[in-house]
Amino acid sequence: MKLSTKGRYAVMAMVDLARHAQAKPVSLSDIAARQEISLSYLEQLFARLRRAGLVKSVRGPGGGYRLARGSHETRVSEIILAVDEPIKATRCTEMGVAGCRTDRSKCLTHDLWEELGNHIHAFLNSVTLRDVLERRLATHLAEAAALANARPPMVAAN
Amino acid sequence: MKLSTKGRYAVMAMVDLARHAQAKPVSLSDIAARQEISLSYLEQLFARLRRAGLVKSVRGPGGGYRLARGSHETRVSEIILAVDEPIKATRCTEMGVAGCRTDRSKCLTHDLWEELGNHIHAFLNSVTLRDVLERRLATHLAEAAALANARPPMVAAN
DNA sequence: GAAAAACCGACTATGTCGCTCGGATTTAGT
DNA sequence: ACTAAATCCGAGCGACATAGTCGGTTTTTC
Repeated sequence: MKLSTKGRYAVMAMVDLARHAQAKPVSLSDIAARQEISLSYLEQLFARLRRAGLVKSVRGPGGGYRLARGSHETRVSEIILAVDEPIKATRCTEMGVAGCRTDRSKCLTHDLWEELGNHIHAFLNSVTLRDVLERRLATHLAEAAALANARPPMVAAN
Repeated sequence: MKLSTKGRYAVMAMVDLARHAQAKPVSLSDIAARQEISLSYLEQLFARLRRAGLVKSVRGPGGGYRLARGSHETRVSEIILAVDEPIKATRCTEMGVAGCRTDRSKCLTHDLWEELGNHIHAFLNSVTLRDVLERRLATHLAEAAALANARPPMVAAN
């Protein structure tokens, strides 16, 4: 799961789209103006979102985009996976699982990254567009706080 | 909290260092050979780790690096924060907190990213080098699984 | 004095990001 | 039928981070 501003822009745009969903589709120029993102860049992002089946387009004047599913059925993880390049191959995946398993001393951190990836994906998969719109993040906040306190000394984390 | 291969390399090297800690310090050429990372690149990473106070150096032949603290007192989050550039400024931080707070429609996703950042940091801060060495990630695994199942339909996540 | 190591700084190749530009296609309104 | 609004599409570009390389210097042990 890659995390870049690209994914962030896509989520911002999708939240905007969900927020302004009416009978008429929402045009990218409206989103561009509201979110201060370049129109051409948005076009590129929405091309990917459309190919991923997250939005549907309506061409011609008065056209624009609509969510393919309801805002409570569209998960943030899907948006990010749709726009970001597939995750840069780690040394592990280059060597294949076999290479990682056979020589464990070279890849002691494998489990750690896998765990972190699962963690991030689980978090983003648990949040829908509707959650973001309605700011329903309290439960996640509580969970994160609990985790942070699991081991005491929160050493100088800058 | 930025996540790149740079941080991964640093953690790999630090785990290797912790694993091979003896009376004598560990030389970077040994780590470079074992982990298949370029020596010069390792030097750059360890310069930062030293400045961050995570390792101590011994110069001259037979020299090398030692952990500044014990492996159970060195957290993965510290390593990553030491080597990665400060996180790329988001639009939010550019505008300052005020800009984000005053016009909320532009920044509906602010809480989401903040939450995610907390989440990642909390996870990496809960793991020490010793945990990685001894593969003590079971508890984290359980937590991640619980989160993933919090909301039912794990939609096509590629 | 030789050699092993940490230190240091400059340079480079590659790739991604965020974006621009110039179009083409489709379609609603007149 | 014409115009304009919108999606679609591909090429290219400047800036930046990554993952190095290279060539040295300093320190210290033998």
